[in-house]
Amino acid sequence: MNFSIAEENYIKAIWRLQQTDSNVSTNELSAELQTKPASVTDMLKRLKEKKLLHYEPYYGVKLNAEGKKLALNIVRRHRLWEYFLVEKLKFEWDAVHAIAEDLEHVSSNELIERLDNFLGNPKADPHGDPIPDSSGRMEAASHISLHQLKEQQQAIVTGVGDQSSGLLEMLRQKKIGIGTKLEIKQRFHFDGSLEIKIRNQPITTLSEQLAKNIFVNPL
Amino acid sequence: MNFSIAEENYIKAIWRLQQTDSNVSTNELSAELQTKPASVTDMLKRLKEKKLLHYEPYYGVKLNAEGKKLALNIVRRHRLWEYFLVEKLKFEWDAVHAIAEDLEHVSSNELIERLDNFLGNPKADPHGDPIPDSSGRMEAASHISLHQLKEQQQAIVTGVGDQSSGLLEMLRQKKIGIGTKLEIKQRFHFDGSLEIKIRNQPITTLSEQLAKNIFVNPL
DNA sequence: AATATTTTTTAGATTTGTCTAAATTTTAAT
DNA sequence: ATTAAAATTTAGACAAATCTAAAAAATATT
Repeated sequence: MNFSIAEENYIKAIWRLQQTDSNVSTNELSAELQTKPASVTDMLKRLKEKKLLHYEPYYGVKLNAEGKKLALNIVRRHRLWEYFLVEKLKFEWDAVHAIAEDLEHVSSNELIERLDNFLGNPKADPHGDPIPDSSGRMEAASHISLHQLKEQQQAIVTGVGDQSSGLLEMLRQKKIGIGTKLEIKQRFHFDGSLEIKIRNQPITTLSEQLAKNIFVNPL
Repeated sequence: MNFSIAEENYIKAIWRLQQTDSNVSTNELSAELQTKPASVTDMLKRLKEKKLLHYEPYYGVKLNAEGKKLALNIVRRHRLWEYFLVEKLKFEWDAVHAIAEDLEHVSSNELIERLDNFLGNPKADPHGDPIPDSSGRMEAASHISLHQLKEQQQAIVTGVGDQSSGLLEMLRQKKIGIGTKLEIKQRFHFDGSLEIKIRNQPITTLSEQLAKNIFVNPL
């Protein structure tokens, strides 16, 4: 089966929202997709027709097995292209999301398998998000945030909360990227901020909000 | 300005047909694009509105400077992606056209400039068709076909007549590709066929039709 | 030059994906 | 348990890109 760009974007958005909330509402979706609730209702009816999801009027939506498979395929395409853009074309990691949004809809399976091999079968994209394999399996991403660590604890950055250019720009300025090793020096309980040390860098302070958007593997 | 996929496909088709026939008719276009003449008329009106071409009802169509610029940009994107698919992803040259038809519509300029650099600024795609630079300039393709050469003459293959899988499959089987050096051994005037020799290959016979679709630089 | 044929355009319909405004249903508040 | 508020759906409209059938214009034929 072949799906339109609009349909793929809905499936991807539902999948993303399902991660935190297994049942997705019309309003959440319309906010995520920058469209009106009425348009969402229309599309959900079409996607139900195409047997990609469970949808009961007024009671939200949930992908079925077929829908999840498609979603993971789109996510796979998106993340492989992001990896390509950063590793091969030398884009900054905060510049690739929009371009990958377009490339992900080129849906030749052979293209994606060859791209995957060309890139050396990467396990995660430049933001640390895991890349599903061709059958939809992927490693679980770390959900431990910097904010949860204790003083003196060391960790390696494995992911970020989202792809907003605001967050990524800030991380670049603070010299924090995927794979960066750091240590918590001090916690301030007043505002939840942290002082951290990265080798060869001066100690720097991170706000609570920022620390919550940096995911790590503790050492 | 940003254009839809359908609009880009019309502009590209008009550009292609203009190469042999400076004024393009509605019927030619509908055949090229596999659509009905009535649909072509509708789209030509829209593209005229957008100031990409000259169009007079009943008298055909012609790209203006703006339209040509866009066409060359699309052709550039298409040919760079074809080069990428063959050189980096190791596709066969007869398999890349359809995928490049999709990729060419991802229209980030920065993406294309970086792709061009990553590929080493190639001058021609895998079929020997020249790749326009970012301002639309490109080398003229050779229009001398094998069929025009005399006996004993040597030449290097620089291009092929089209991207049909039939032609490309045949060339692969005969071990003829871009850059192949060959020599005309004998011409048969009865049916226009040629016998040619490629180093390390047995002598082989090419039909007139095939020979006319192989472009060369004589040595 | 008149007629037949081909090409092209117009008119009106269809599909996809969107919108606004109004109606309906669910949820929250009194 | 009513009523008020919020969320969701329905109804009807619109733009893009296509189609079919009919009308109009250009070209070819006798």
